[in-house]
Amino acid sequence: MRHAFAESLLGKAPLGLDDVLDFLSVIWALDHALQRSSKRMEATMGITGPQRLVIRIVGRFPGISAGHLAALLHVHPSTLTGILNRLERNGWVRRRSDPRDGRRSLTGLTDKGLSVEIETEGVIENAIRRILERTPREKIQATREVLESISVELSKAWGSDPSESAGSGEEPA
Amino acid sequence: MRHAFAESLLGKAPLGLDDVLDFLSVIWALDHALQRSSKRMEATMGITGPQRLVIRIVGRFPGISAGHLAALLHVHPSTLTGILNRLERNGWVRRRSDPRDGRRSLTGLTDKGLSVEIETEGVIENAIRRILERTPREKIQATREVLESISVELSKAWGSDPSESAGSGEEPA
DNA sequence: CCCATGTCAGTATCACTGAAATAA
DNA sequence: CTTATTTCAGTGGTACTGACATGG
Repeated sequence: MRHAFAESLLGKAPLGLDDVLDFLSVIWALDHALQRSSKRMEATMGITGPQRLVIRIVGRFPGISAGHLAALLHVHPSTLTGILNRLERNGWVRRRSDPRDGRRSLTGLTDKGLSVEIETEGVIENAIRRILERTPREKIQATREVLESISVELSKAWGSDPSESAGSGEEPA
Repeated sequence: MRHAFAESLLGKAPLGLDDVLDFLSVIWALDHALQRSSKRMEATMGITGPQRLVIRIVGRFPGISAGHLAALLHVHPSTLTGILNRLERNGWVRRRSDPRDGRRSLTGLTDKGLSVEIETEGVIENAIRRILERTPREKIQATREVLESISVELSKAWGSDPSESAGSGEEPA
């Protein structure tokens, strides 16, 4: 349970790497693994991890607005613009403006995007599924709680989410 | 406990978002929180999360080689080159070539880099510390195991780590 | 006029691939 | 000559800030 990265280098547990740094390296390792998988997905199936998540969410909430999407993903609206541009350019989604509020941009899946919704799972989703299948519920629950705590703690340091908008009562669907 | 992102939008638990997608969103949320913190650190203290992690590791293993560092971080050597270039440009680390093996580049901290080592904790480290302090050991342990499983599972899909090198017996210190 | 929504321009890090330079 | 180590060039995605256009 200790000093994972030092062990991988020296093959033994050395020095007094404190627990914070040790746990931190586990988290960054996960982060790197995610980035790598995302990059690989882009090369093999033409879609990144975040892009696929957006497609899945749009599948659940057809016609969702950009602001709502940004809030769900906890990203800045301008970041979402970039992601949606790439998704639209490659034909996964289609945007139109809200007839009832011209400022809003509503996003829906194209046929190509729908096919992804149904189709075989993405690499990352498969990995998660395998983990969930073989791990006791309590353990997953504990993990979820810790991860959410970390996210909250990280966000608390400076203001809240990057997207402080889209708070209206309008349901996306 | 379920459908975290849908709840945040609608204020109630709707639809049948499957567990995989739900857990996935928790993981991406953590990822985003990390990226955001890293960005913020860059603005306020002139150093990103990964950069700080590199400084901490170099602090533990003075004179570590680039290959070893890349292996510890699970990144491609060329990725590390970029990180080290930025660290060196801003005066955190210094590189010199190994007198015993001219191919190797050894990295050490400058005085400025050492000060970070001692000095107050980075934002991310503080967040982790607070979580570790208030969470039972078993729960942290469970989290660590699950996270490591995910990293392994993600890496298994395609070959192993990006850095398949630096495997020699030479200790970095 | 003021606020909300979304996009655009500009900038930076990270991460890769593939090629090249240098040394063992 | 072959292999190992690292860097470099080029590409692309994510994420921000700050400005802007447009609509309510």
